[in-house]
Amino acid sequence: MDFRKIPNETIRRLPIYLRGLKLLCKQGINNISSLKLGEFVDVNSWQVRKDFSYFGSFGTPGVGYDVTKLVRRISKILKLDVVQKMALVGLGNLGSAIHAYGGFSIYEFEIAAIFDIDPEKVGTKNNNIVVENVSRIKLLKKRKIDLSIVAVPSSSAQGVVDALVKAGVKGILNFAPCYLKAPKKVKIINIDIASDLACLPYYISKARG
Amino acid sequence: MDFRKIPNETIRRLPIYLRGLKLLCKQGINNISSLKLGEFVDVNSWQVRKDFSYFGSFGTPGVGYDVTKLVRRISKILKLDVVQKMALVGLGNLGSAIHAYGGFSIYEFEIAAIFDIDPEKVGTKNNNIVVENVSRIKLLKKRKIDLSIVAVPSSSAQGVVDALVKAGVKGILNFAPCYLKAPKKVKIINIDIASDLACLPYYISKARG
DNA sequence: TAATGTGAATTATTTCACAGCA
DNA sequence: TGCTGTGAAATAATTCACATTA
Repeated sequence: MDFRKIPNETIRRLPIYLRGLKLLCKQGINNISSLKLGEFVDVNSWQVRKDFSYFGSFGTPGVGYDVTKLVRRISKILKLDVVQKMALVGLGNLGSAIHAYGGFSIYEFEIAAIFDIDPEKVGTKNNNIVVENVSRIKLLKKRKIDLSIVAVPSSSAQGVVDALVKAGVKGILNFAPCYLKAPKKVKIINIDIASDLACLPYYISKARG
Repeated sequence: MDFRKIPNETIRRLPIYLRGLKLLCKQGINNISSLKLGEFVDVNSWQVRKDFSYFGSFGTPGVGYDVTKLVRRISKILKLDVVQKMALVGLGNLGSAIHAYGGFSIYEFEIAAIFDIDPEKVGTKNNNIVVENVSRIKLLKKRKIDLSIVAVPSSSAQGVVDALVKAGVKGILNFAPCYLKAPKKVKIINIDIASDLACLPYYISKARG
């Protein structure tokens, strides 16, 4: 066990391991070595072992890791051992795609509320969830939802974040391509699709020349 | 000027600077200091200067940076000074959202081809682009398109990537939450929405306790 | 004077190599 | 014997501090 600060990069890899392990579990694989798991998710075996070592001893020397046990331990570390309710703000193209996206369920996330500003959308049902006006974001505290996905245009993103912060939201996954101010206690993770894409031509020109 | 290897993180920040600078340009701001630019995009001023220094001298001591000049230089570094044509594979929820997303245009990207496997979609027009069957991916080489966005389910992602690689595609932005094999010369950037989200509960529990 | 550009110091992360255990 | 767990070494990235320049 290692009580030094846990690297951010290690945290970022834990969900990758978790997904891989859940898949292996479904395939009926009960035991796996760091080498095999690493191959499965494209991480070096020593990186896998080092990552796990920050949280204690997970495996058995000479044998490997018990897949089910590992799933449980990583889920616990990431607080994904209980269903995490989220609010989705913005039901445009991207918001709708996110709502329809099935990839969140393996981590026990559940979209429990949807907000939009468009009166045409407010009141309609989507996957059994009634779309609410953004003015109702302030009620999130009472509903014990402290995670939110922001899928609104850049121009309205800061306003939405301010409302979410006021409503006691502690974690935000932001898709708007802009910097958002929030108190330090609120964790914002930005997904900036266009900027990620914008790196590609640089790398492929390197490969060519 | 510094001929050491340019950090990956520097490359990842260049599109952020570029977007900020283009916005400032529109606001009629012609000159900016590393401090102000940094505040605008949430990067430290010394980080801004260090990032630029890898590519030479961009500014004027005591004065700052010429915004237009900087836009041109960063665009050139990232190879975004010419329109980059892309193919989009997968016109499901996410693919449609990506197609409708306006955020790519500031970087001069253009979706020039769309592929799907669904016969209902093939042949329909989307934003003036006719959806083609995935079997036609192999023709991309002739059409000089060497960038692609993959927005298909994990189960078909590797097959699509294999086809793209065969067609001479050099860069891929992948949304499928899985590891994809490809030759080293092909650059794959993965956007793993669910895994990014899966880190949030860990961080917010830290903030609480 | 006000800001850039950059070596040097610090911090973070990855990689290695191997002791130790089942 | 085979694989884990982990200090130590190597590498990468960030931060600092300041000489330099318009």
